[in-house]
Amino acid sequence: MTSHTNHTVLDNVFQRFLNGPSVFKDRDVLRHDYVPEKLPHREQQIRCFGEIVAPVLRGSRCSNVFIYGKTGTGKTAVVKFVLNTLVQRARQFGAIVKICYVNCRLIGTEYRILSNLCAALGAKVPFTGLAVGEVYERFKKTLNQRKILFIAVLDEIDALIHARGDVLLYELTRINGCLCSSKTSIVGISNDLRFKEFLDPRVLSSLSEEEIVFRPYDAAELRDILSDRAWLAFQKGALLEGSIDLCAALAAAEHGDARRALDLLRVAGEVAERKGESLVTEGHIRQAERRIEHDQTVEALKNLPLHSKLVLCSVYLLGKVKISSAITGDIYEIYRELCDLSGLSPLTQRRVSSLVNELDVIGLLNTRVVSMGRYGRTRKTRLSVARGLIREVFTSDGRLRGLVDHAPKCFSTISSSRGRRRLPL
DNA sequence: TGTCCACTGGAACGTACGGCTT
DNA sequence: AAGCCGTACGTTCCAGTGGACA
Repeated sequence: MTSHTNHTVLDNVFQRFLNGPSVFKDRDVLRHDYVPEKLPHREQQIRCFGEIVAPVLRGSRCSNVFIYGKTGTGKTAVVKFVLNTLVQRARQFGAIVKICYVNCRLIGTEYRILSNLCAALGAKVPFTGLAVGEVYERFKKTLNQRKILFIAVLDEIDALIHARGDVLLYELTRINGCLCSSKTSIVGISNDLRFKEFLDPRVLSSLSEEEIVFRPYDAAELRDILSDRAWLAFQKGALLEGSIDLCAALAAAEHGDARRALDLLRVAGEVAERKGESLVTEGHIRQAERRIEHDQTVEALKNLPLHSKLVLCSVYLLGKVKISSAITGDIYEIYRELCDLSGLSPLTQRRVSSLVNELDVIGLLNTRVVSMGRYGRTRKTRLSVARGLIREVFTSDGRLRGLVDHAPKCFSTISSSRGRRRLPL
């Protein structure tokens, strides 16, 4: 296709978009980062969190708070809403309040979290190169040079434990002892209820001076949330009666996740818009549900590191010969063959075993450790995603295109060995 | 009841890399 | 430029495991 026709196609798309009916008034209202003016069914949590942070207005340090609740239960929205208001009010009272919001899962490491905290105070810290202790010292020094009330919001704080960040938490909960003019408080947010079990008891006691629990929304509550947002997001009459109910019901079935509900509504609107329709129906919601699922999986597959893709491809190939749940040894044999074909040096079996585990965690594989008696202990692995989807994504990847149709030589060994040294799968 | 298999999974360590401090 | 640091990704080693089997 020439560049001229490419432009024509694109111009047609843009023209259709601009001329066609728009179901949206403001689609950004349905995005995750939007903090609404009104948070239905969270009045109690807002009041509770507000009471905890209120001492800041009088220049005192507020208690550390620990907030639990599953994904999409409004934790982050409530925290941002309350703290934004607090900063505004504090200004009127002459108190200097600084807030630093950090998502520990996205930021990832102790070092980067500290450098983010420093950045919030205006202290420059290099992207890498310093010892964590040094960054911590700079953070303390900057706080000591000023007289401010600092609130560090550590969202998805459970990720910090897995990244050995409990040392950082310990330091942060003790920092006020080393400060003379400024004061800090910590707001920890977690959607892992078992998080406390892994925490150092000293950290736990000071981190959870106060606790707030966010229970999941039920379908009726989700309906209210969606109605409010839909009113802002959609044109009048663009949403068929019943669409909101369906979104709410679908999201309520998935542990009352409001984010999921908002996603469904937004994508359904987009589906309708692309079809040039001016009414969002239940059919669009169903399509949105399928599309979200499809897109998430495709995205996950595309972004895998090369060796994880090869491991996944090996499980896919084993499925071809009706071996629905493969054992690690077989996966490794095929994986080695694929490496050979691709001109790569294979990783060790230990490493491949970890990759299989990682693929299980992100939901692309389904594994189960089983003991086959005197035939050893291993892990049975099967695909968690549609084979067609794997094929679709891998054939569009230059390095894997030839591999999805490969017929591994070791299939014969695997099937013959099954009777000899391994139990039937 | 002890043996043995085919691993699992923890821990320690190695290597490469980017980037800061001295 | 050398030395140091954190991070990412990997290897090596090895104790532990659960249940079939002799």
